This record gives sequence, C-alpha cells and structure tokens, in this order.
Amino acid sequence: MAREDQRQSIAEIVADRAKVSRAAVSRAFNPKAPLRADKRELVLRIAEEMNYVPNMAGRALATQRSHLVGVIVPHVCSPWESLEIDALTTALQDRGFATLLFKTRIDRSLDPKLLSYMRAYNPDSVVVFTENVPPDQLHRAFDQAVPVYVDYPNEATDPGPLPESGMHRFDCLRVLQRDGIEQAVALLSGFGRRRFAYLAGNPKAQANTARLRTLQQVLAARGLPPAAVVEGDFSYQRGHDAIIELFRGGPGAEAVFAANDVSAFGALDALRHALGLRVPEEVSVVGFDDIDQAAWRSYDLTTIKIDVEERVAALVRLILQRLQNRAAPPLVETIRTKLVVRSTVA
Amino acid sequence: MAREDQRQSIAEIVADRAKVSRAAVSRAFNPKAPLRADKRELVLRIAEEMNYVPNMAGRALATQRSHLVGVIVPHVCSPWESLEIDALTTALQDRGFATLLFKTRIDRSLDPKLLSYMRAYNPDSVVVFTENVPPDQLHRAFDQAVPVYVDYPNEATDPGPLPESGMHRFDCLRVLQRDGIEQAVALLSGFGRRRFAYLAGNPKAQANTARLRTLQQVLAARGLPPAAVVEGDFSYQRGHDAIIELFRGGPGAEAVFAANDVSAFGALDALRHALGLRVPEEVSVVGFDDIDQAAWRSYDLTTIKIDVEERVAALVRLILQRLQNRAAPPLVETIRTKLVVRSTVA
DNA sequence: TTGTATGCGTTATCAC
DNA sequence: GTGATAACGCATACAA
Repeated sequence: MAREDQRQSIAEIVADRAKVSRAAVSRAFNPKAPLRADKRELVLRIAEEMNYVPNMAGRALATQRSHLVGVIVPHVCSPWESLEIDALTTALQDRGFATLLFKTRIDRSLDPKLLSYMRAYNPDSVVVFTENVPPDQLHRAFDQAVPVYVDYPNEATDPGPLPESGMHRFDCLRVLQRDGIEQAVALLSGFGRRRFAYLAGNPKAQANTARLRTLQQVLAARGLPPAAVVEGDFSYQRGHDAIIELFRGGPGAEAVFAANDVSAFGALDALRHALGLRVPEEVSVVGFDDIDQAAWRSYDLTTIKIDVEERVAALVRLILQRLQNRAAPPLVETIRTKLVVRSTVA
Repeated sequence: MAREDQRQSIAEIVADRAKVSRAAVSRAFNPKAPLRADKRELVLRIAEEMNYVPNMAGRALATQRSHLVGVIVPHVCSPWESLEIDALTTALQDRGFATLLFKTRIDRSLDPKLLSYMRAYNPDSVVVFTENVPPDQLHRAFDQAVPVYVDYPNEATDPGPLPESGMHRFDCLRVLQRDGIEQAVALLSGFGRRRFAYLAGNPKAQANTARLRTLQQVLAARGLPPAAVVEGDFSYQRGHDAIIELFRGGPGAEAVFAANDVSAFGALDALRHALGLRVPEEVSVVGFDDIDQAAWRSYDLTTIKIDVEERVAALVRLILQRLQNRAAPPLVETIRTKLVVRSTVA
C-alpha cells in the first residue's frame, strides 16, 4: 500500500513490524536501556522470528567494546594449553565474550606483526600464554585492550602482592609453585630419595625457570644436593631422549622432576622401555600440570597440579574487573600448586 | 599554529602527518587500491611509527567482510580437536582470517542460542565440528556466512561427489573411512583374526556411525562375522570400562576397533592392566585419528589415520573458494584414511 | 518512556 | 591518482 522504502536493513524491518523506532530495537537488546517491558518483549519476539541479532561490528564501533578476548598461544594442541583454552572459552562465552584465537610461530616468541594483526580486531582484553614477552611490550602494543600477564615470582625473594612494593605495575596472575614442590620433595625425601634431576622445559618459558628455581630452593632448604638439570622443551620426544642421555651418560638420578606432564611421560617411557628401569622402585618421577593423561593407567603419574578451573576463574576475574574499571590500580590474583599422588613415586 | 581540530582519530593524524587525505590512508592498507607507491610507503611508515592499524570493526561494516571464521567444537581439549583447531588457526591466520572459537554445551548438540550468539559476530564462514547438526539448520542460521559441512557418506551406496546426484546442496568435506579400514581388516585377517569388536564413540557423532557402518561392510565383504558393538563415548574412561564389560561378560574379541585413539588407549590399558591380557598377542587393537599420543611408547597404537594437515587444507580451500564466489555451485572436497601400523596388531 | 539525530572507523562511489 | 562524501549497523545524547 504505502510506498516501499529504498532498502531496509533487517533491524529496520523489525522496527517497522513492531511499530517502534529503530532505537527501540536497539534498546530491546540492551537490558539496562529504558524501554517498556511489553515493547521489549514484542521486539525480541519479532527479532527472534526474523532471526535478527544485533551486529557486533556495529555495536563495537558505537560502544568501543568488541566483546572479544584475544588469546595467543604457541600450540593449541598441547594438552595443557588446550585444557586452558577450553575452560577459558567456556567461561568467557558465559559472560558474553568470544574468544579470538591466535598462534605464535615456531618458538614461543611473539612476532610484533602478530600483535598488530590482533590489534586490528580491537579485543577488549588479551591473554598471552607465551611467557617470554615482557609485559611492557604488551601494554605498548595494546593501548586499548588490557593484557593479562602471568607472573612466576621468585618466591624466596618476592614479598607477594603488595601494591607498595611497586613491582606490579600491570594486572597479573601470580602462579606460586612452592606448595606442590615442597610436598613432592617431602614425599620423595620420606622415601629416602636424595639424588634429584630436573628435566627442563623450554628455557625461555617462565613456567620452566620458576619451577627449576623453586625446586633448587626447596632442596637447599632441606640440605639436599641440587638437582642435576637436563635440557628439554616440554615435549614427549625430548623428555624421552633427555632421560636416556642422563642415565646412559652418568649416574642418573633417584627422582626425576619433569617440567610438565607430557615430558614426564617421555621420561617414564624412556626409563621403563628404553632403559629397563622400574618406576617407582628404582626411579621416581614427578610431573607438572595434572593433565587428563596423567591419570591414564599406563602412566598414572604423580604430578604437581595447577587447577585449570581455578586458574581460569582468576584470569576471568582479572579481565572483567579491569574492563569494569579501566583506571583501577593493578590487579593481582594468586594461585597455588598442590601435589597429586599417583603411582610413579615410592 | 593553526587551530587544533576538535578531536582527531589516529587515522586522521596519520593522514595529516603524511599530508594526504584520510582516504589515502585507507588505500595504503589495501594493496589493490590505487595509490602512488611512494605515498603508500610513506603512509605505512608513519602508521607503523604511530602503531596504527585499521580497525576491523569499521572495515567489517564498510566491506561486509569480518575476516572472522567461527569454529564450534564440543571440546577444545580433546586431542584430535585441539590438533585440528591448531592447524586451522594457523592456516587461517596466514590468510588474514582470525579464528573465533565457541564451545557447545555438554553433549554434542548445537544450542540454537549459541548459533545466534555467534551470528552476531558475522563470521565470514563457519566450521562446525559438532557432527549431528543438519546442514539445513546451519544454513538457516547463517544467511551470510557459509558453513562448511563435514560429510561421512555411506561409501557402499553413495556414488560420490557428482553434482547431478543432487545429494550435495551444500559445501562439504567428505571424509571417506573405507581405505584405512580395509587395510586394517586385511592386516588383522592376515594374522588370523576373525572375531571383531567395535568400541563405539558418541552414538550421535557421524564419525562414529560412519566408522561402524564401514567396518561392518568391509567385514561382510570378506565373509567375516559382524563386529560385536560395545557402547562408548570417545573417552578414555568409557573405553576402559566398556572393554572390561565386553571381556568379563562374554567371549571378548580377537581384535578391537575403537572409534578414536583416546578410547583405544582406554581399551589398551583395560586389556593389559585390568584384564591381564597381552596386546597384540592375545588381542589386537586399532584406533582412529592418529593423534600424537598414538606414537607414545606405552601405547604405540596401530591406528587409522586422518591427516590433519590434509583435512585442514581442504577445509580452508572450501572456505576461501566460497568466499571468493558466493554464487558458485556447492563445493566438495574429499579426504581418505590410511592405516598406520604400530605394535598393537599381530 | 520514546523518537530523532549524530558519531563510531572504515571503504566505495564519485567527481576531479 | 586523489580527495570529498555517503554509507555500513549500532548505541546514545538530547529533545520531546
């Protein structure tokens, strides 16, 4: 009857059908925007029928909030990281944020090109699993988004999350390794183990250096000799080969700490199948992380657990609090490790 | 000197410093837009200095291309899926697309709410790893984005990718199971195995039903008795327990096909540690996927491999070709499986 | 409450 | 090749 308009957007059609303005449609989707309840209901119903949802790009432009959280990882397919991505995605999704996934190249270093590539999407926040990128660099790259930094403090010297100490200029998640390591060393020590080895992870990864540092501190505190260190890279294969080198080339060890569970599996298989040693009778093995595979019967690995859910919950708190108040002082969350005892220690 | 403008955007500042128009800055970042080479270079240099990159939200609005690819998975942390997400993210990133990750709830079914949630981000394409969602529903949900459907055809009846057959109304990746299964059955048959069992995955997953169907067809073609089927869900634990039920409650089997590698590991551990049977001497085990863990020494699993790189390359071809030509007839890519022989078969 | 008008950052169209 | 200008889809300040 009336003349057709040039070309209507879906949102406008929804508005027309509900006999409201385009603005009302927008408000209907924003729970705290003022709109009469029945109108909101009507608009939402019609929108549903027409399969209309507000476009995030438009919304991002108007509100300066992309509802995107950038996540940068070296390997999605590493078990621990996939576990964390899984939990993080779920938690963010529940809160209306989508996960934007990026992968670093070969090594764990962060290509500046990747950063600006990511910047283009204007994520509201950024989580970087690559541990060797200085937080300053991150903050320089993301003037808008607020990166969350994972910190592995030296627990022997770092006083902890005291804002006065001036050490924490950025939001960070502090991962404390000591508890689990102390428990593991106590257990091994109780079984009479004295000669320790540390199967390292990627030397650039802070998780690796923090674990080694803490282990040596804990051993020293007990008057035990320092652990022999063998180079590794967090991988199964390297863990496997490194342990063979360690035991073929020298006196071996009575207890092996691996920098993560996956390399602990490599160590276990090397000890049992390549070297013909019995675990735990002849050699004890302890891992880090407690990924699903650690409970598999063929490994049944005693390991120092980081609770993924706890860790992700802390990350999400950091992200959301910062988003709520851009100007707040640096936030700190702290998580701890604990020993999970299975059958690779005796 | 001259009066300051109200408030300049970063892009405008870049334009000013390069003494060009705002439009020229935009063109500088679009390689095929017309712009004198030296101007382009100058703009890019200044932009680099000022840490400016074009905003994707704005670009998406103007071009109707978000450069986002939505990926929906049930579990990020399942080894096979994390492998695929990893490869897909890398491939897409290289081509200027970012991966937008979403997770389905508990079961593998697709919440319609998740679909519209995702629609809001206007992904250019959508890859759904959840296999029990009918492609029609997907196409209805994404009028703009073009979902890629993973198809597991019945290889005994489906003539293949003939457009004339009218069966393929949507772009799809056809995964053919037969080759690897035929090879595995030939090998097992050559070792004298006759009593087969199939440790199922999630009954709703097409990967599961296709593997079972094909296995039975291959066995029948050789005149072998059909495989006994035990219920499973792709998990280690269920694989472990199901095998115990199978062997405690009846005659067991001479060869076990597991619907995926992870449940094959559960089966292996159950056979060896809970049932005290020798693998491969007393029971042979074959998995599906060939994830990294299949090569680990404690399992060393003979498995039917799907090449991730090949699969992802095919997916990316589908996505990019469709984006290049929205109106093209349905695209089909086909990949096959092949047997990887390790030590769980004899 | 509601509608109108404007701006968010970008690209495309159109003149030059 | 280049610069002005009008969209793109949304949220909001402001006026009603």
